[in-house]
Amino acid sequence: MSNISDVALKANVSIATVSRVVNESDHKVNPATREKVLAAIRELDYRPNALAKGLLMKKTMTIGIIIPDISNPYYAEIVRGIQDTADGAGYAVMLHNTDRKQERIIRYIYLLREKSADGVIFSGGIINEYETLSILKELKERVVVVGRHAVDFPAVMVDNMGGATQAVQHLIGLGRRLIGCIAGPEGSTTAEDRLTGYRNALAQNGMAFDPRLVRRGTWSPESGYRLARELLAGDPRPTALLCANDQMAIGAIKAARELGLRIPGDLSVVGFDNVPTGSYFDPPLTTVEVPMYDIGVAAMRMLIDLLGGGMFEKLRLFNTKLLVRGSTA
Amino acid sequence: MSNISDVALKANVSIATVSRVVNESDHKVNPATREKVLAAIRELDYRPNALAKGLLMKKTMTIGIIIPDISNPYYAEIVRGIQDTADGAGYAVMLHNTDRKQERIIRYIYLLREKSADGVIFSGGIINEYETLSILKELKERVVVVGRHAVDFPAVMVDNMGGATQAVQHLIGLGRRLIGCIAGPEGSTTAEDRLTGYRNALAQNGMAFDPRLVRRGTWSPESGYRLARELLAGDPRPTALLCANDQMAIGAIKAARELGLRIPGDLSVVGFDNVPTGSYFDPPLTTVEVPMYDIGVAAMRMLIDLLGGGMFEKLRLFNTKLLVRGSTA
DNA sequence: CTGAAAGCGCTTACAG
DNA sequence: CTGAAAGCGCTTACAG
Repeated sequence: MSNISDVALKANVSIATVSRVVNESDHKVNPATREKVLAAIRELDYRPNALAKGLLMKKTMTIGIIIPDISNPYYAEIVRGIQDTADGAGYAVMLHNTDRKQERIIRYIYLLREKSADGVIFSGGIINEYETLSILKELKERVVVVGRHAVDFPAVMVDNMGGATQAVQHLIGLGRRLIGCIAGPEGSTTAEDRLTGYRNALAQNGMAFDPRLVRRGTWSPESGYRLARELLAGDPRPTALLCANDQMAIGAIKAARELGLRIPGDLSVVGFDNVPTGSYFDPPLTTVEVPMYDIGVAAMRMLIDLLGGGMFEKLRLFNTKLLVRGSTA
Repeated sequence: MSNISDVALKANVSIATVSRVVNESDHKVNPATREKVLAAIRELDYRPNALAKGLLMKKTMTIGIIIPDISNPYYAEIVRGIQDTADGAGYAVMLHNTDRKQERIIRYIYLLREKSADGVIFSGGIINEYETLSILKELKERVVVVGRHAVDFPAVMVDNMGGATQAVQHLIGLGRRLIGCIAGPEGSTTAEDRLTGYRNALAQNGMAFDPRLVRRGTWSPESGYRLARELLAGDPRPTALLCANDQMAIGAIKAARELGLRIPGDLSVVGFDNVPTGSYFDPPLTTVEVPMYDIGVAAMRMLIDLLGGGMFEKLRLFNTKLLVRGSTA
């Protein structure tokens, strides 16, 4: 791998001149000289070393993403949106999975700082411990969060409450009265907001909130399956279910099927997110669409604006949309 | 952000000494001096700059992954395996999606070289053009490929042929005679191998290969749906279907359902890969399990060994396993 | 238009 | 045990 000195030597110029033609600098370079340099670059297949450049310029054109788990389709979709946008703007992306472990969140933030990432997008998991907060603060002006967090960073958020309310309204409109909820885990603001939306819809319709109809899962299909079995074996037995994400809804439907319940007749089920395979289920899953890809795009755009130092949105709120399909009636 | 000189100043030592304590070097450092340095590091919250270190040491502890699309659960699972292993060994990961575009493959390889990635794992997509090959060669001794490629790199492969043969044997054992195939796209070695396995099984059982029973999809559920409709409207109409991946199988099942066909009675369907949600379908999807996560782990281990300069496996072959569930009978 | 030189933040062979 | 100095590969203000 040749470096800038090799090129300078071969073209019989200084490294300053090579740098100027490589970077298409404003500084004038004689066309003939430029040609010599270009020829040398081609011959040597020279590429500038990004580490050296980054060290000097304090800009690496690299950003970090911190998420719970890339094998979760929800985050995979967001990441794809981020990456396409990053790529279009010349940024490369480092990816880190935390499994929502505080210790790993902290470790990755430090790592990203060591590697001089220009910025960080943080999604999923909770920023609550003092250390996490204080580290993140050092990256101030370089962080965008996705979701509702108790920190003062530019954020891309989703109207989870509104979406959940709308979903329950839909169920009520269908004549369902015993509406259960498989909520997300304690501590997740997304889970809390969706649960609040569920409660609000009940309240708006003068229906009592019954804790016996509510369980908290872990977002996984397994948890949806297990909790639906509990709920459907309980008294009162719900005739409709709002699940806080599609994965749990898929698990719940399996549980209902095993108990001989027909979907949507005996049990109507609504999911949340609209993961790609939802429409391929039997019956196709009614769900609250969250535009994951667009959220990723928006987060990256926000970060780019932020790093650019100019104006930037401090908050971008995405609305959700109820997609009525076969699993409710 | 403080640097090594700040620490040296505060601790009243040279930067050489700071470097020695930071790196826990073998070079002796007086315990009292060490304490002073450690205290200064703590006070300043000093972290070494990885760019400077990488530039000097020619080792960045960063690797690159090049895949078609992270929102495809198949690759998401592989990536998770790679990342967990990389993380355990202190490597960070840069991720790039190519959508199988040759131009992007080339671009990312160059980019990874510029950023001085220590190594690259390449999966999905095709390395065939001259330019791609010649660039990759520069990274020789630093690349591991996943899948069968016409290049001489250490590789992690899957017994796709064997898996497909086994799946078709299963179908034949069930008494099915008109076995169709929704294969993967032209040019993908994975697609070719799975198709070959299908043909082999037919041949072994003295059954003729009938091109009217075969279509080529794009791996997407949509393509599976569309091609299944074609196949099921054709003559002869297949009574069983081998789909080259689960996504297409899911699409095919939807098509069959819409045509009023019962699964598995009227049409038995086998997928490939065993993506996480397959067992939640109705009926649960019979499929050929590919251990994606373990493949990622193996690829990263191989790369670590390769970079370590010692011995390393040149080829690791993973066997597949038929998972018989409800979609075949 | 061109180049010598300083400096980004590190590590390590060398001298003491 | 400690430190001065060279050097990794770049960019850019400065002088000419």
